[in-house]
Amino acid sequence: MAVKEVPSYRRLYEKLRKLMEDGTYKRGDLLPSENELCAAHHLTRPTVRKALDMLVNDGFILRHQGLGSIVQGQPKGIGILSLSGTTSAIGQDILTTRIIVKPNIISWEQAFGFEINENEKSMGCIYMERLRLINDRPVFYDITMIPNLNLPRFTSRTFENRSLFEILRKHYQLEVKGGEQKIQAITADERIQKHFEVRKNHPILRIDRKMETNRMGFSFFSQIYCNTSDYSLIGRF
Amino acid sequence: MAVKEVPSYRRLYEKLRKLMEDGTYKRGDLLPSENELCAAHHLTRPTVRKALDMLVNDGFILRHQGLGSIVQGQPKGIGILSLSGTTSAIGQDILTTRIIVKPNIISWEQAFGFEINENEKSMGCIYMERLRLINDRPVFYDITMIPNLNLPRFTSRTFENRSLFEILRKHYQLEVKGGEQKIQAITADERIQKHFEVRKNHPILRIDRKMETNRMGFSFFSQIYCNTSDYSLIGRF
DNA sequence: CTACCTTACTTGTATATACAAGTACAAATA
DNA sequence: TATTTGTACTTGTATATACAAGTAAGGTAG
Repeated sequence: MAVKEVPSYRRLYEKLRKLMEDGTYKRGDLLPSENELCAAHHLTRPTVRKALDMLVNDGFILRHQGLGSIVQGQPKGIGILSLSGTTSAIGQDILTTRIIVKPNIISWEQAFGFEINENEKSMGCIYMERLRLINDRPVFYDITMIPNLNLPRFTSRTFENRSLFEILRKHYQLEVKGGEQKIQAITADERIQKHFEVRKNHPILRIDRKMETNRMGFSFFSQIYCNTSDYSLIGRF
Repeated sequence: MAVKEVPSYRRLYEKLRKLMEDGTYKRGDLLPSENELCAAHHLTRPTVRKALDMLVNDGFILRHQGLGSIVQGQPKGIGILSLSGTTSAIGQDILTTRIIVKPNIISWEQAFGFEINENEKSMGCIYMERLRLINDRPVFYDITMIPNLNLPRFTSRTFENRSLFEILRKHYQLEVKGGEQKIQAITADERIQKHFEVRKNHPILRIDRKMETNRMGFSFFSQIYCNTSDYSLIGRF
């Protein structure tokens, strides 16, 4: 299979993003001006601006006419939900993943309230459950359902340390571009009580998500339960 | 004060957006092609593409090379949170607002965990509490805190039926461009129990938000409590 | 009838260019 | 000294153009 060439505006986006994530550019810093970026990367202004526009959309920078591109702190998360501790900041904390139900193929029963089409229904569904822990305390419990359309060897892959998004992107050229979500506060039922080791009536955040990808008509679904008593979900909008 | 001219890509964006919102273009329809839009509005492709890019970012359309721009259903909400009933769809339902604490000027005590700078602190804070009801049942309870920087006559305005965002935009040229948020599931304390008429231990969604505006360095803060037992928060990401 | 190819149309990427408008700072002015 | 002006630099808007690449549909050869 031919490797799709990465467009140059995307390369610049990734480059600048990495520099901000690794702390080379800190919050409040100014990025090099558009003209400087043009010269440094042998690109023209529209191309550079496209990369910067993407960084604005993702919340990495703010731009001001006459001033420049101002580096922001936390970016807005696409897909991956960021966490912030009520006391400590995450980062030093140890994040682990425990597979509750290994990926296996079942038939579609539901998709958390989202519609699925006939094609997806006939192909079956890859089902998995994971528990994510911070410092050995469970914080996320999620159920993921993926239509079984041409994803060879998927069920035998390991999902321990690598993110699902990364595997889909690297091995199947599937990128999550956005989606739909429903958010609710609920009280823990028996199953959730067991997973999170909490008492009855403990408040839990529940998010149902439909993830849309770059492959036309290919979506997958996930239901996330989150114990927010020690960590809040944070993000930009 | 001179009225700022609206750029043409934004005019086109608003126009297309309106056509989708009022149902002229329905879910699954194709928008006119870029070249057709160019001809119809006397613009060039880069300008038209900018408007379409914005519609993609807001979740109104998906685009596919070789095919066209496909109209989507619900858009993603900036600032205003959309609701979806578990049984009925919202729309026929009656939405009302009840002012619990009228806008008044107090001193800053907190900003829901977000930082405020010295300038904002010295100017005082406009404080208000509102309750929003659907079919006479309370669903949202929110506290808003706005730095009192040059907002003449703000405390005497009415917030009954008009949205805060609309008033800020129309009268003070303040547009919310994005922000930061923290989401948690909590159980109702006494005050919330009273407002929502729910029992002890009822799960409530709590969102703390910092809203950033087009005026540099001007942000305001809001804390939203939401009873999600009948309505989920929905949105695109 | 089926499989392949061509063609016309679509969006994607990229360059080159021009002027408008906002910001910061230094120089000139009152 | 305090204020205004000018200037250089920044991002914002817009046009014109070219070619690449994906999609759908119709024609053609087998």
